[in-house]
Amino acid sequence: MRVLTGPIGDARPLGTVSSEELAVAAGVNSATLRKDLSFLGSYGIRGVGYDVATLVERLSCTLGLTEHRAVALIGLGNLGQALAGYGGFASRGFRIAALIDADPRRVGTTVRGLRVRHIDEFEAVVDECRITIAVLAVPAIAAQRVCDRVVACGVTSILNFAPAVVSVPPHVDVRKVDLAAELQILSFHESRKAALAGARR
Amino acid sequence: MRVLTGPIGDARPLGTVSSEELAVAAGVNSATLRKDLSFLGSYGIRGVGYDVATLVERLSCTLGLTEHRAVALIGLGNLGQALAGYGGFASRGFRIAALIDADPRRVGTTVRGLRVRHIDEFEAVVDECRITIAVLAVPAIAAQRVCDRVVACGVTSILNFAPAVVSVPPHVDVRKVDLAAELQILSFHESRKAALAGARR
DNA sequence: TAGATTGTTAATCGATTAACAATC
DNA sequence: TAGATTGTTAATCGATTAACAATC
Repeated sequence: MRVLTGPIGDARPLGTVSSEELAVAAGVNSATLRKDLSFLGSYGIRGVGYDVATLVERLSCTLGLTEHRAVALIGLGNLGQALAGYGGFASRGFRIAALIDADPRRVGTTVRGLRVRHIDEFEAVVDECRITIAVLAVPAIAAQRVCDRVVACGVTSILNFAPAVVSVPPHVDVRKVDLAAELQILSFHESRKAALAGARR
Repeated sequence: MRVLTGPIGDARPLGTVSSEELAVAAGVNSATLRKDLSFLGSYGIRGVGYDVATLVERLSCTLGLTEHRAVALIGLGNLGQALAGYGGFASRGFRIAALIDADPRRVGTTVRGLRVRHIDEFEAVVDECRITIAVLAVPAIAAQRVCDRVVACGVTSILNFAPAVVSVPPHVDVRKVDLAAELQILSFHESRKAALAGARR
């Protein structure tokens, strides 16, 4: 029995691993896991399991982890600074290639080795750095305006951290990250715990 | 026809609204919406729609928005500072009641009107401020250690922003927010766009 | 009343999983 | 070969939605 520590993506090449082992580690059913892996093609070996190296290679490819996408981070307030330093990006194939802000006091400063550039230069930055994804960490009030400029520069994937809903043309993908939503889910469970405790009393 | 702007929760009391209108605004099927609302009980009026004021009241109650939960924010680096200033919390019934850090240089400073207190005081803070939820915005390396202390102080709901998986006893709820996960989903769509463009060429 | 809209049933759809033939 | 494990089928489960009786 091999022991997997940490997320599946971190698994070291230890030979092979069975769907059952992966399923236990991931907390899912082994049939589901096999079905999901079969999406990549038949890379498992019956009676043996999956070759870890092959699996990592195939998964990385399919998930686009081998491409190292260039991301532009727009807005360098506290949230932007936090995202610039967030550990989870590089390991998943994202490279923060450009930092953008509208505040002249921030433009020209250096954050984590990158010079902050003005939003007016964004079109040039997109070309230069081959930006495919923009991350919005701007104030809610500025979100739509900045989003429009981003779309105008041909970027078609946007991750929106601003607490505002933005509208975009149909060919553009926007994902909104709502930092309060998770808290709300927790709170809902907490209410139920309280109700349960009340019922027992 | 009434026009709803922004998320449903922000709807101003304009009299009544139909399930169809709400469904269009929320981008879901009207039958689904009616079924979900019926979970609250029968508060709609046949042939008329839903009274907006009643609906807001019932929803707020059920989602725990009327309770104004006291949240402790632990870790005041960039991410912590960003969360402290995040607009989405208050409107959803969360009050950041305490700020906690381990760095003596941060302890005692004031952030958004709250004095930052040392993690060693956490047990007292929980009692004093009636904390029910802890938000972890600490470095990955410290996450498990801090989490253990939080659990030891009797907090049973934790929102983890640290890029690390923490383990807790079964009676504790942890939700992990992975800021890179959303980016990865976008990236996956982006890969498919590129593949599609390639196929057309 | 006639028109509109809810609340709910029954049908549909998709996702999950147990089971097992294929095969290493 | 015998044991193990995959890949996939068929069954199950749950969620979504169309349809409509109830009723304002």
